[in-house]
Amino acid sequence: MIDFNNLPRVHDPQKIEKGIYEWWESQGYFRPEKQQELGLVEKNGPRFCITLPPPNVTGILHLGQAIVLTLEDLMTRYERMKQKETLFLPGTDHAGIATQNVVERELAKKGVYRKEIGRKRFLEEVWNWTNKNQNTILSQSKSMGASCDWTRNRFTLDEKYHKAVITAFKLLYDKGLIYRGEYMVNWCPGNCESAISNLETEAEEHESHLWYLKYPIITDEWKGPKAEWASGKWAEGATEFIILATTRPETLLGDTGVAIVPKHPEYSKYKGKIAVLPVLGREIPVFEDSYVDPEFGTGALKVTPAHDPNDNEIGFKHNLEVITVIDKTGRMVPKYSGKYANMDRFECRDEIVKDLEKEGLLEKIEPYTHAIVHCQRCNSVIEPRISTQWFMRTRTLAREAMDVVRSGLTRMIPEREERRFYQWMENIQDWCISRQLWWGHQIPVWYCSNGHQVCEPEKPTQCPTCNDKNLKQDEDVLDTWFSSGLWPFATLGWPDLESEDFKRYYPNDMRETGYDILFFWVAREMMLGLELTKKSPYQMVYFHGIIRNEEGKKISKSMENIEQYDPLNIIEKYGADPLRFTFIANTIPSRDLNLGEGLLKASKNFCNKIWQSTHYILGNLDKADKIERFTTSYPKEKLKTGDHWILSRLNQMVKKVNYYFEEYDYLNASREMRSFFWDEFCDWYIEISKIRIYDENERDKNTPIAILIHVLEISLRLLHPIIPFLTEALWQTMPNIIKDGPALIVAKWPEPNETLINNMFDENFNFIIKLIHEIRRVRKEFNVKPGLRIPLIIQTGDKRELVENNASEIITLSHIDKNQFKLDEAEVPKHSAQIILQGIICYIPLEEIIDLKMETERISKQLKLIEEKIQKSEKKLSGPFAMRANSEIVQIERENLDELKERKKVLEDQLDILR
RNA sequence: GGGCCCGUGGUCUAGUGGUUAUGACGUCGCGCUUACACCGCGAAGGUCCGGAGUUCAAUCCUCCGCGGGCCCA
Repeated sequence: MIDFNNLPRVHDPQKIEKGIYEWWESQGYFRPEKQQELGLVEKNGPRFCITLPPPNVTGILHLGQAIVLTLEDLMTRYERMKQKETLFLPGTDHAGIATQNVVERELAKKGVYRKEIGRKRFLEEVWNWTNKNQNTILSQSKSMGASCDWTRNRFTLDEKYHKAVITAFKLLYDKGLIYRGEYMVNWCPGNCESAISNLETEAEEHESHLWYLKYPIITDEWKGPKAEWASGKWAEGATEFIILATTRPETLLGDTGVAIVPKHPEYSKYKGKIAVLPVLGREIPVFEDSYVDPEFGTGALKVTPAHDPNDNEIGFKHNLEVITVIDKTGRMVPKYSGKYANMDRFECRDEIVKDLEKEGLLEKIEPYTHAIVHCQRCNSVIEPRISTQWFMRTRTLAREAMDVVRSGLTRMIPEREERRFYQWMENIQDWCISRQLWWGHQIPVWYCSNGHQVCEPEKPTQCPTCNDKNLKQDEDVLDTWFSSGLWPFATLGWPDLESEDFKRYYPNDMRETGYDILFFWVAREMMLGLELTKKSPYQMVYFHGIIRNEEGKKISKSMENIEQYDPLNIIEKYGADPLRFTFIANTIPSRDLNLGEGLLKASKNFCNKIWQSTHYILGNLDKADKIERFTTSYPKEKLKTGDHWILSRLNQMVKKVNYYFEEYDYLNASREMRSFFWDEFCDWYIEISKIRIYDENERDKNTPIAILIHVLEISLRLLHPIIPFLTEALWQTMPNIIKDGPALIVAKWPEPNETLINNMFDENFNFIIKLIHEIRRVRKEFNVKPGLRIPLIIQTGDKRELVENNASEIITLSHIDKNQFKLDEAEVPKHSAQIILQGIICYIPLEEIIDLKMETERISKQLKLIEEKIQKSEKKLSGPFAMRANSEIVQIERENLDELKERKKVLEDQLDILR
């Protein structure tokens, strides 16, 4: 457990993060029940629920999950601090194909093969493997700081979840939304040997060939082949041919027709004739169909209804026979393939081409590049195949899902994802939900010996139709996305509608995930959620982008230096807080992030800046008589210009951050906090606070210390959702008087105090800042030694009081000799560098250093710039702009011009003095 | 083939129909000033991809083109 009284001197994530996480967890802060217990939330008051997209049990934590955890934990912590009863529910996914593949590969290393050991033993192996690995990723998730309620952790294959899955199946089955049938699906004949969704395939461009084949036509002279195939005489005597181009010659074995373009100049005469298919000599019809592209090949098309989706449609239209010639492992079916029986489809291709050539039936071969569809999992070439599968009717479900988005019941961020969603939903096809795998939810359908089927959650004792007692369960399992599609409610106790969690936390408030799984998951969750619970599963969907490497390349396992992108390694090197800050400060929804070391370093530096500044503040608490808590009733007369300024700026920042959080604009929220904290609080307020704190004659040290600690405490609260570890660590070390509650994680989210926001305060101190800045610049331009205290004379105009009140700030921060700091002198030294700022003029008399010529040049340069601007502005005002533009904008432009002219005059006067 | 996104200092990046275009990293000076060299102070650096149009006004809107990426067929 962490010792908050002995924190390291510099920000050292390794030393604090783990301990703090364990402390939070042991205190129960991640549980909504704890919020009730601490009296932080009302019973049945507002709540916030987000369910973590369950990572696969196969993997280890990767950057994709790291950003998920960061964003969702940020949302959770924010809502928790907003005093909503908050549940961030974690879990893991069994990931059917992926896990089965991984385990198969592992077993193969030991010489053990799935098919040899059988389903039962194989599943035991997968369970062992899963149990061993399941908690790894969850414990890794903890290192990101995710404040999930681990007591509600779920797995998509655990008993309760399984009940939800089969109940969902039965409800949809009974309603007729699920059906079984023989259709063409994407089939992976490789390792998977299963149907897969088209979303699980990838099209890749490949250089291949276009083979031009000649199919002989039966004529009066030629009634068909008389010789054996591959004898060289098969087509002897044939006189008429149709030439057609194909990318897959081996599929000709399954051809059952030849389609030609309507009104084909050469081939229409064959319309209605019979072509003879090479190899087995099957007779197939020639017909016209407008589907045939006249631009492609010869305008004739071989039709293979069993192995091509388009051919399948044409075949259906023309009532063609459907002949499957490639089996589930990608080999040629003996019955239809003659001498090529049992050959692999690609081997068959080579052989068949050779033989076609031998028979004179190969017209030509052209090089051709086209897209070939591969299996995402095992990279095998997908074989479209007809098989018996389970499908879900999606048309009406999709319409309902679109309706809730259209009506705004569920909103997507960024909005453009809604368009992508509609586009996909409008063209949705029935979803093939069965997989020929062993790892997953086995379909709850039983078949009797007489072929009747019955869907029941538990195995029925007999067939309800024929009372047959010999029932066998369907061997297939459900697509993983079918079960994860139930995630927002199955995790909360559904189908038990009376379950406390379901009643309390459904619908969820947020689905946060990568834009790349909009179709895979979000679309399905919405369809299933609406159908099964009659409610959209969440009201908001936030999409993040993909994390890429610094060159913008997608990070993949096969990459070199992959360990560089392992979140655990990044956490070890930089810390979880800096990694989280990097994500938040550099990503906007649905835009990819190129993650480089530079961004991580910058975040780490910011974290250390917070650490160091806190160290300064807490290290000086003993200078105060007593630690006071700053409130609006703090005596105003004790506040100096800078105090007013930082309080005003703080509250403006709080206001903006609140706005950005409500808008889910975390990038701007984090940048706002960073620039306030570093550029205003550290660079200016802390610096001026030192004047009072280190001055032995200063009587009121309590005020600057009260303000320092107030600004720090509010900043830590605001930063907590982004960088939870170090903010909690530092907050714990702050004096109790300024804290409410036992921990930052359950502290109240800051709201802006409007009464402290004041433009005049901003302008006043901004003037001082600008003045100091100008003096520093002049010093640099004239190469004044950094340590040298220099004289300064100010003609204060209407700002005498302001300058007087901030004399020590000006003197200290711009290294002025306080004995030579003079206001409103009648006579000004001629050999001076000059600063003109908002009606005041500063003279820096530096006899030895100031070069008259140099200073003249410097002012002339400024003058020239001003003159250019005046010209531009005058031109603008004399043109149509003045007539047509909005009067307010014209007015601003006029004022701008007046100011420029005034400045010009002052500069000219200065030049006169120098001459 | 259809659709979507992107092109902004050297690099990455925010953003907007109207003052001087955001920030980070990097670069160049100077500096160990009692929180911090994981720092401070100062500076340089941009044809907002090209072209045409709309407009009083375009980096922003429209169209065309070029380049990069993604999705769907």
